[in-house]
Amino acid sequence: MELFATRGYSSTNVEDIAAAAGISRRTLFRYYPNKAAIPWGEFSDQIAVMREHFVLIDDALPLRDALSDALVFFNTFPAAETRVHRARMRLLLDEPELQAHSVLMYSDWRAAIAEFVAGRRGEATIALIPLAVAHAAQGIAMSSYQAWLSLPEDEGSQEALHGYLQKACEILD
Amino acid sequence: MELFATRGYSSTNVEDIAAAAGISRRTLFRYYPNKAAIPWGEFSDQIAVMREHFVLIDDALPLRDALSDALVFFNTFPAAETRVHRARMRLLLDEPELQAHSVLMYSDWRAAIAEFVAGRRGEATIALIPLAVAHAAQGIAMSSYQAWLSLPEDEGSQEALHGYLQKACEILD
DNA sequence: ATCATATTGGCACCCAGTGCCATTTGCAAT
DNA sequence: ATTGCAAATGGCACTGGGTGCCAATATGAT
Repeated sequence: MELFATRGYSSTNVEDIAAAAGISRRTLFRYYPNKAAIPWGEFSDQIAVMREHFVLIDDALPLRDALSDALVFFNTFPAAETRVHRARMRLLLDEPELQAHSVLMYSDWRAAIAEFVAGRRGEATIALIPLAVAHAAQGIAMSSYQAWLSLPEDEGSQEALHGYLQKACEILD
Repeated sequence: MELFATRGYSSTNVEDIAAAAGISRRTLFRYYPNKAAIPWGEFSDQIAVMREHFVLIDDALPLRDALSDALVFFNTFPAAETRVHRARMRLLLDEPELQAHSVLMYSDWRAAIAEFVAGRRGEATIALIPLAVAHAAQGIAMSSYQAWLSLPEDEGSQEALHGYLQKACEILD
């Protein structure tokens, strides 16, 4: 992340990253499937946490509110990490190659959402509406982050992000 | 598209594509910014058509219905092209690298949607809700295609696709 | 026919990603 | 401590996408 922050993503090559990490290029590619996966970090591990959260949600809570809660929950982090988080997300949203990979990175995340929606509606996970809602949820997250990142650094609190997420969820029926 | 259909996307290299097109590798990259752009073809040209369509939409039509109409309109094509269109879309949705690039390819398309939504709401194009709706619209399109492509070939009529698009639009408020 | 201009192609290069294999490391069990 | 084995690592060579540079070729107006 330091290298990306100073030199930019595209002009930092994997060899330099490996050197900075004290490992060989070959070994780096055993831990990360590709360069784009590096700034995403432990993202995929977080998905299991979101799945656990879904189990606890009250069945009486309307779908839209349940999703709003899940999005807020998933995007909650220690306040001290706000700056780092913003830097990472800015990188992920600004760099075209990383933006492109987001759809793959969010794949399992969307599957978790689709599963929840499908459960609520008594449909298959790969049915039209669960898939569409999952995609929309990703869109809600991405546009909320875009709005959040355009805020000046000192106004970009976690609460502000949560506000955007809840607001954007209102586009759902 | 023939090469991709027979050998698959990833195991077709650009050199072979250039040779099949009767041009050099170097020249091919002057017409397409990258390999992924090749199967997308003239997609970006179609966006202007959608923009023109938005101008004609009745202001009294609720936003959701207007978007539904626009999606159906945008995904209308000569019936004779159905098979080819399905083959192309299957490629675009199945191949991870192409899936990843879809978010970049759809970028201008989403901008057109966001513009329309922003106009309706009297907001900026880059405001939260227009962006979120644009993202959601892309999700609606992609999941509709996924459902449509899982239909057996002889049931994959254009009307079926339109039905999915309209149905998926119901997730919007 | 001539000349300016745009298009093309060849070449060399950078970089991401991978298969293969030798080397090193970590960790038992004795 | 030593041996032995499996896992992790690193080096190397190779494939393939993408680009800068420059020479060669085509195009089209006069």
